[in-house]
Amino acid sequence: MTEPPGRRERKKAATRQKIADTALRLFLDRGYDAVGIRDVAAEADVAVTTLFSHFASKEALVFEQDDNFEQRLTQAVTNRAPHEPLIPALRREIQEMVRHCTADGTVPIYHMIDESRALREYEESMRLRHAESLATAIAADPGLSQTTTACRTIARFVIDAYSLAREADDPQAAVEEIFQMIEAAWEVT
Amino acid sequence: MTEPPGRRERKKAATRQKIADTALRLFLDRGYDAVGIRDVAAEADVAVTTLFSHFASKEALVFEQDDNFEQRLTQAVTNRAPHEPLIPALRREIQEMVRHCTADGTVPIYHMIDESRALREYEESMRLRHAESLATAIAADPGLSQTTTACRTIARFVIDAYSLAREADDPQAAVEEIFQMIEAAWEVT
DNA sequence: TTCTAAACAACAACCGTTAGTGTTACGGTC
DNA sequence: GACCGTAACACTAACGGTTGTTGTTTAGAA
Repeated sequence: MTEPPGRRERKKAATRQKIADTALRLFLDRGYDAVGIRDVAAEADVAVTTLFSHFASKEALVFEQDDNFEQRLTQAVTNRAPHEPLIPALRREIQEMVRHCTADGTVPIYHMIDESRALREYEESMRLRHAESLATAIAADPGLSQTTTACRTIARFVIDAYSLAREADDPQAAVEEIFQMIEAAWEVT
Repeated sequence: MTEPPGRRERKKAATRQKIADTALRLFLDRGYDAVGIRDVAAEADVAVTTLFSHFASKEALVFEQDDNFEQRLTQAVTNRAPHEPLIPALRREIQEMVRHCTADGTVPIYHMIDESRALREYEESMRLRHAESLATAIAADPGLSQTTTACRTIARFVIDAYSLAREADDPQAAVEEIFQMIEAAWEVT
């Protein structure tokens, strides 16, 4: 995975990386809203259309690595130990994610996200997609027999836990508190 | 409230109404994405800048009357009968709202919203604001003594209930099902 | 009446995004 | 090694939402 053959793909990946790095640097430097797409393209020495062939939108430049968020959640469901209850597995994963994005070094990025209205909305709509995937994964678990609505509800709640905890004074404690509520909600189904 | 003195304010309100009506008509007619701001302004016989002095964005044209959504939720909390439990009051209100937006005559608008990505995202970010207001209202209730996190969590869950139920096959039943989960979540706090 | 502030209009511009049109350079094939 | 298909990239120009600027009208207050 660290050795992709083919000069072409390496060049492509390099271009993509250069764009992402340049964008993040400029954004953190001057502020997300103060930096235009044309600025990023010029600084990365690519055409605007090239930039958009690598990233679907300006916001996507920021959430570049965050694509595994979705995977991690669904895998927390599908790859959990046999007979391990659902909610604790999800709680562990969310706890981990919250810890990561409140860790040193990552903070400035999330601070920038909270600053910009556009980024907050983009992240939220990303979360909705993640919730749908998670709901599907939960519904597909053969050991569970909840209704579709219940699965989708719990998935939403779990996603909520992440975003609420991130904004709380003590994120770790907030995750615990919210997951107690989620646990209770899950048990009545 | 139906008799605002001052010709000026009446004219202003009339202009605003005319813009909103024209916009909704064009949107339902040709589709939201197929109608541009300039089209709406021309058809309503106002300048583009005038339109934007009345509405903050294109999406806001669609959610014109929906501003009472927020009020209704907070009032369901603050104006409920003494000693009436919180969750059933909210359940009733959400049930009512879901019934309203799945009723004949209102359906086309919500259908249009579901069609457009921009509108869906806008509505979702509106919901986040509503959740914050609701959380504040819940936290302000002297009869309750939950933590801030718990209040914000429940508020989110209630908002989730609304959007999840609207997408369900049987919206009314979905509200009941989700609120059983919310009730359980609330009781552990 | 006269003054003031708000509503409104016209124009131009900015920004994110996309379409259209080529040009280059890599990868596989003979 | 010559050849071809294709994917990456560039350039221009535009579109649609939004904002700033500037100036004009008009309603209410003095």
